[in-house]
Amino acid sequence: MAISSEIKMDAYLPLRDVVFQTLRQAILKGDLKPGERLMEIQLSHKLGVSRTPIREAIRKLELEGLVLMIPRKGAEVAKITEKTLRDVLEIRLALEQLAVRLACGRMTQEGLEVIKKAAKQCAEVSDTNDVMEVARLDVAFHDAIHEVASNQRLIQMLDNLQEQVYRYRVEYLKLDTTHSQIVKEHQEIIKAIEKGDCEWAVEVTSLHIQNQVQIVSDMLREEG
Amino acid sequence: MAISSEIKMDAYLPLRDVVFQTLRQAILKGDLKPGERLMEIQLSHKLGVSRTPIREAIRKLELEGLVLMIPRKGAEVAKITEKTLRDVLEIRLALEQLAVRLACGRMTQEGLEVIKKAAKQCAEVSDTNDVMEVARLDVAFHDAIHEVASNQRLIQMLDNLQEQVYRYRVEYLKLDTTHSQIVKEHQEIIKAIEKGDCEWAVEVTSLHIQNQVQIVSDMLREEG
DNA sequence: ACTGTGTACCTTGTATACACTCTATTACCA
DNA sequence: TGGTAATAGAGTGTATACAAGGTACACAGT
Repeated sequence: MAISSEIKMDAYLPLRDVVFQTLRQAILKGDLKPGERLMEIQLSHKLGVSRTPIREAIRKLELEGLVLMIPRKGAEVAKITEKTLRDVLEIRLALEQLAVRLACGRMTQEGLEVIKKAAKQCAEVSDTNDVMEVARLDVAFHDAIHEVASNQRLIQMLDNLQEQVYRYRVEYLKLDTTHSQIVKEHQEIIKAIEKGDCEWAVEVTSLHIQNQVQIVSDMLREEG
Repeated sequence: MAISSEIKMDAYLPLRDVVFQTLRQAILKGDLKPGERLMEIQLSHKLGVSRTPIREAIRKLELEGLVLMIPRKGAEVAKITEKTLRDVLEIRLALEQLAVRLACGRMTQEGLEVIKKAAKQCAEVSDTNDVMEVARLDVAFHDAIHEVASNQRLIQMLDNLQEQVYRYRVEYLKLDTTHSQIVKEHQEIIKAIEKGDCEWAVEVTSLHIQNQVQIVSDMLREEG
């Protein structure tokens, strides 16, 4: 026990990073609503730190596009319109295609094993109603592919784009028709990769993402 | 005159943004060398501001991947390896393809005019030795295409990727063989767009970028 | 009643002070 | 002479103080 706490001591995180992740999650999960103002003093009281880490966290959120800075007024949570979401998904589609294409070309035996294992785990929970877990394991499947693509920058960008649509992704998975669909698509992507048929894998991935675009767009239209 | 200075008063920029852009340019142009430490007090004296704006600028550079944070040690300029540059260019290729494809589908009469004008301006200076100007106008040509693509997020990401390879791009353009090549490629892209031949335009753009990848890679190998 | 102006407060923008960690150098001991 | 410990210095991490601008509300004048 003493050891584990010592290990934890090593895992040092500056307050700004804690604040950054906290605010980020709060925005992506919808706890902080679009248009809501982020006031530094208020946040500093809420999180029990001073303004300095808050401000530094906001600078990062600003660059990430999650908050909008208004000069001498401060930060507010960026509003997500259908247009901005379509923009994000257009980019995500292109980059997921790239990832699959790269992964095909750079596939290894171990990489394939990891991907298969991820698909299997996802399939196992797909018939339960644990939507969050399905979402997590679907992400893990794609992460496994990204890993094989071996492009660190691409991984970072896809992570970012992924989280931008996080809120809607969970809603999307609540439609029970989609679970078996996802499992089927995973299988097909694996088959394509095993055959070394890059373009087929890209094609399946494209359909996978475009389904999401369609459903998320519909949801946004209902909302707004 | 009184009016123009009033207008300038409106263009208010927080010090953190001035510092951010200054440091960014310094890194991209190579004035701050990879591995070099960024010490806050030193920078604050040099730029005549306090540590606060410096720190906030560094937070943004950190998220952009231009500096590497070492806990309790501070920031240092990120090292660019051949691998990281190839990674960036892989992504840039995919996104430029996306931009051209979108632009094709969303082309307007005015958009086409702007693109043609940009190409013409670039062609006019291509036979001079003003490399910086050629670079600037080539960027303007691509920006015009991006604009028609009408994806704000994509524009932001391409800007970012563009600047990551800024240093090498200028070097690349110093090879005099490339100037006429660039002009020819611009013409061909315009022709493809006018015919509405998306895939041709994408193809030409791909070659355009892949040329750069090759040459920049060679340069890096010579360096390292 | 409506509009314009002034004032007070709230919030950001910037500077600085304080605490803590890590490192390097020096001195002392084996 | 080599190694270790202590100390000083430099730099980041965090908090707070101070300055300046913007906004909202109230009051007065038309």
